[in-house]
Order: sequence, then C-alpha cells, then structure tokens
Amino acid sequence: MQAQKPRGTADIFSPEVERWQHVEGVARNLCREYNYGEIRIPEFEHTELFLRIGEVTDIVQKEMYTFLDRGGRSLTLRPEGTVGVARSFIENKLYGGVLPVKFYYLGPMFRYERPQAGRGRQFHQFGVEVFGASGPWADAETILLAVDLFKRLGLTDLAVLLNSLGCPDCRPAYRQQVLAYYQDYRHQLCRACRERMDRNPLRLLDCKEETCRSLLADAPRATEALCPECDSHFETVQAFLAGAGANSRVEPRLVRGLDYYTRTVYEVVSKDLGAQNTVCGGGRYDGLVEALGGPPTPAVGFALGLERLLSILKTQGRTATAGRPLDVFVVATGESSRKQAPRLAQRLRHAGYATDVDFLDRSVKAQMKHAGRVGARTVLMLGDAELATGQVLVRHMASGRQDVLELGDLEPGVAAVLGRKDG
RNA sequence: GUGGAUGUAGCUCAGUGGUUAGAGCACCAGGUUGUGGCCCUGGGGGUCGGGGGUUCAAAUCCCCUCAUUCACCCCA
Repeated sequence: MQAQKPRGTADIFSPEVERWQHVEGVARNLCREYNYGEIRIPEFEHTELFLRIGEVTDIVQKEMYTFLDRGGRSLTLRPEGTVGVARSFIENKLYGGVLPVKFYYLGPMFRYERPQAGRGRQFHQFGVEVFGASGPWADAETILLAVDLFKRLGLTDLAVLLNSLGCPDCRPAYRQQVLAYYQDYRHQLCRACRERMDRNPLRLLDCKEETCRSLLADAPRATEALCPECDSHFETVQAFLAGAGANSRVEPRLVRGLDYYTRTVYEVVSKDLGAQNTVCGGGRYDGLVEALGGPPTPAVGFALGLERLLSILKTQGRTATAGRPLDVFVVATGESSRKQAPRLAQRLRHAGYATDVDFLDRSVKAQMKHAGRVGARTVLMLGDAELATGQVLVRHMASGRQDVLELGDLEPGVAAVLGRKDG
C-alpha cells in the first residue's frame, strides 16, 4: 500500500461530495434566514488557547494534534470551533460593536482518537455561536435552527435532549450533592466512575455500566438544584421551544464534555447512528469569553457533526441527489471534426451547457459508450461530411432520436432537444 | 490507550498446505471501417496489506507490523 491516507481521514468525491454540497447549501441558506453570518477562522491556533479552557476534558488532555512550527511556536489543529470563534470575537473587539453577533461556521476539526462509526481524526462541523445575548430566547433560537436544519433535510426520529447545569453560583452545590450521593456507593461503582469522582463528578451521571445506571434513579437532579435565576431561565427556554412546536425532553443525566458550559446544555441524538449517537451538541457558555481575556459576555451555540448527519441521511434513505447532469457530450467522427470538437464544446459551455468532449482520440463507438456511461443527456456528433455543409447531428440519448442542426443555430437547437421530454 | 472482527484484480468475493491464484461486475478492443445501453468473442490488470518464521511446498499454519472496521474511554 503506497498511496495511503492518514488514519481517520477520508477522501470525498463524486456521488458523495454532492451530498455534502447539498447539506452545506441547506445550512448556509438556513443561516441566512436566521441572520447568522459566516465566520472563517484559522484551522490551527496557539496551543495555549485550547489549554486555557477545558483542562479536564480528554479532548484537551490527550486528543490534540499539537506541533511546533519552524519558529518554535506550539500550534494545535483546532479540535472544535467555539474557542476559536470566541478568540476572534475578543481579538477583533466585536464586543464593542453591535450586539448580539450571530455567527456560523463550517469546516474541519481534528482530534487524535481511535476511529469508529461516526468518528474520525479529521471530521467536519457546522456550528453557530451567539455572543452578547443572555436571555433564554438565544438558547432556544439555536436549538430551533438545528431542528429546522434536520427538518429541511427530511430527517425524522431525532430527539432533542435538554438539561441545565446551573451557573457558578448554584453548580458547586449541586456538584457536592452528586459527590455526596455517590460517595455512599463508591464500592459499587465501576473503575471509570471511581476516577470520575475525582476528575469530573457530573460525569458519574452519564455512565453506561448497569450498576452505575441503577444508582442514577435516586441521584440528585440538576434541574432541582438550580438557583431561582437559572431555574427561571431554563423554564423559559423550554416554554419557547414548546411554543415553537419543537419537541424536547429534559434529560437529567445530560452532561456536556467541555467544561465552559453554563446553564442550558442540549444534544440532538439519533438511533440511526452507532454508539456515537449525538449528531448535535451545544449549550450556553457565559464564562468562556471572560476566561479567554475578554469582557464578561454571555454566549450560546452548538456544533453539529456533518459526517454523522450524512450518515443519518443515508440510513434514512434521504440520499437522492441530482448528481452531475451533463447536458452535452461532443463526439467527433472524422479527421477535421476532431479539430472542431473542442471548439464546439467551448461554444456550448459559454452558452451555459455542461459539456464534455473526448480527449483520447477514441473510436466513435468508444466515444458514444463513454457518453452513455457518464450520463450525457445529448451527444453532438460532428462528421466531416456534415461539417462541410455547416451541419451537425444531435442525438437525444434517452430516446435515440437524432436531429440535424445548422452550426449557426447550434445553441437554440440544443436547447430544444434538451427541453423535449420525450426527445 | 484497551478489546474483538477483517485485509486475495478497480469493486464484491471464492479459494483453509500441493501445477502458471479464480469468478461476477467494471475497464479496453473486436463482432458493427460514422452511433451508447442488450448480446457474443478476445484482452489488459494480482508485491494474495507488509516483514519474518515453520515446511520439500504457504493466499492457506505461527509471530510481528500496518490498515480497515466495530466497541470501550471520550465526544460532533
């Protein structure tokens, strides 16, 4: 195996890439309707930026693609989008401008992990971020945008899970409650959970082990430990969602991995994925901008995995794409017509027709066969005899019908053949 | 980082110790000297993932390695 892509990466082309373009197009259009503007930020940042947040998450701990550049700087391929967008918000002093600002991004992320279904080392996310809005409508709007995207792509059987992690005022107390609760059952917990007690107690709620799960029922619930402000915020988010007709479910064991989240957290999950069943994850992160050296700025957003989204589309059979329709294939049959073929192809291209032409000096039969294989709707046949009298043949491939066209009248003639339903 | 499954032609796979490793599809050419799809005939194409070992003999058995894939951890 000589030519071999790096582990966990993918080559995307022909029929697949059209599906990507479709999804991206729908997302961009939706963002226009919701008035989110695109932001394009670097695909690598100073390693320091990622280290300043999320010290306890695995993604920072052991999954970063970090390298030294030739100037000795430590740089890291972005493992997610939010931190970079927040950095840009601060660096460009957007907090001094018109607020709120609403961004979306679309692009590759990098994490050093063992690949599995729905997980690669380079993967792609569509995400949105809102800065400068603390009210619950902002939370709800991002969720509605995601739900609309799925709806517009024709996806079904998705569930929106909601939870609130509280704020710096009420979360520590809840964290203690969880810790205290599990302390009594420490000997029953799985090994991973015993580590979680020290590293990230809230993660205890999310364990998949049977015995740990059985403890969950009586565990303290985040939503019952919220301070009055957080509680009212969360209630209002839910009311907005319900009012907009979006189904969602409060899931007390939902705990997001990145530790800059505050208050609202949410996920969209699908049973049409493998073990990695989250297609979209987001929430509010009111502390992030300040943690990165900016002024206190509330923010909320989500990231959505495009590979996972495409995977659901595939299993739900929503993969119909137009492909790449080729209007005309130019076939040359003689000495002088072979010289004319590329010129006619150019003429048709400039008239707006997707047009291709043989490069390989193949036989007429081979050219015809090729035209059929690539799905050309029509073939323009150039013969020396017809060219001498200023004519060409146009063949409608589906019906086999052929017409004679005057060279001077080429474009309208092709248009007529393409427009005819039955040829 | 841990565990399981799988690597044979471009693709899907057969071949589990014994001649020059096969099939279907795809590709190319001819049958049809200027006409695709269907049919017929022929052709090109293989370091059997890589390396080492056992054996008279290895695609086949053993070890290592790389890759793919699924799961854990964690996450989109």
